[in-house]
Amino acid sequence: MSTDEKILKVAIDMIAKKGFKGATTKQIAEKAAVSEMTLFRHFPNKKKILEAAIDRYYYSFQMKELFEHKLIWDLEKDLLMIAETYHTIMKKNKNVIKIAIQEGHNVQGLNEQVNKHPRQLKELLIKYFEEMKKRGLIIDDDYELTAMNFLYMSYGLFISRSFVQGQTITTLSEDDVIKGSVQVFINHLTPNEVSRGIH
Amino acid sequence: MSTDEKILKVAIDMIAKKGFKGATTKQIAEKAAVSEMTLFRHFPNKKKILEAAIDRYYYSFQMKELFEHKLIWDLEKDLLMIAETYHTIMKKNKNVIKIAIQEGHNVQGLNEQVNKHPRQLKELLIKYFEEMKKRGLIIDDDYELTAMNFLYMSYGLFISRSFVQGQTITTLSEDDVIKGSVQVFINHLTPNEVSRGIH
DNA sequence: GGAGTAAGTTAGTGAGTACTAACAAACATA
DNA sequence: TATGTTTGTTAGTACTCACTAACTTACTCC
Repeated sequence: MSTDEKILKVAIDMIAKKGFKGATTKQIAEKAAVSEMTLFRHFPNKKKILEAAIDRYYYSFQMKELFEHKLIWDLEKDLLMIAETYHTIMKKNKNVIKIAIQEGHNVQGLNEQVNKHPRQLKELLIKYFEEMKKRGLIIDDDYELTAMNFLYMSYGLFISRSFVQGQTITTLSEDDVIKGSVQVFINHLTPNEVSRGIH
Repeated sequence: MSTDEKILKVAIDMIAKKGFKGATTKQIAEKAAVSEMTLFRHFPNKKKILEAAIDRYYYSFQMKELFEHKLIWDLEKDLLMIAETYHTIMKKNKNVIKIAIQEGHNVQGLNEQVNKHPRQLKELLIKYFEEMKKRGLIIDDDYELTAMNFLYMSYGLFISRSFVQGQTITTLSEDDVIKGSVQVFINHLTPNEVSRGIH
């Protein structure tokens, strides 16, 4: 791992954990096993370290391409796949998302950046629902509303598991909760007893 | 407003916004319109200010008492009322919740404190569902799972609206989203077409 | 009016923090 | 061997921050 990368890796972790002010350049250098001087030789100042770290550790995905060939028009399997993909993306970007929550107003464009995935996902879900409707596989509904609720549900789970420590609220596993959430939406979107009695 | 209260009010707002390190005693004093000296005459140190502020501005509720006489065993109305109450509580405690997310590990017992409401609400929901089942008004289900998903949905909505700034993801109003989320769970929990066709 | 209390003012201390200057050591490459 | 590049070390600067000491001012209650 190059010196740059060592520094950025430690920086993103530490800033996510302690905040921008709380993570000192001395500590970052120490934990990255370089001298503080080296750190400032690689980056002009602390702020630029954060910006470079976000740049390096924010993984961007194009939902459309990501899902294009994976949707099989089976509500349960598709929603499950979407939810799981959502969590994979969010976890990859966990540190940047945490930083956006606590430092968003201090970093130009960070909030916009972090909102891109949810927005894309919302659009994808709406289009997916519309197509499913066309195929007669789900009922008519306010798809934006349903998409948002699906997202909020996933988001709540993600935040709760990632950022709220201490005694947990439930012992249910993440996988079980995701599966459960998908079931809720299946029952909501599926006409009559087609899906009833499964659980 | 007493001097103590002026200080604590500004402190909780500013620490929630800028983090513990980011909010300086000088700024707090300034915004509270007292001298910094006065601030230290009222509180021995900065940490104690935060602790006192949390103490003062964390509103604790007993779910059981809160809901005892309000439940009318109509799934839609009850869930709506529960969701709305949830949001009212969370908003009241918004600052403390934000601080818990970013400073939880630095304040003894804060995470536990903040988790109390969700845990209580989970238990309440489970009991509510069980009673509704007894009355033959909802189907059999994994009620803990359903309760958690209802909570995660509400939590996601709350966090998204409260802490994530920047261009919004949807233009739907909070009320509409809440109503929508309740509909999702009604369709999930209600046997067959009883509730179908409403929306 | 006098005593007690809360607040302001000013000046300062000591510690930490971002960041720099200057020089030396290690290493790779030609 | 010579040279350029990267890193470490040491010492230091300028600044901010939490927190204090000492004195003064304003207000209240008797």
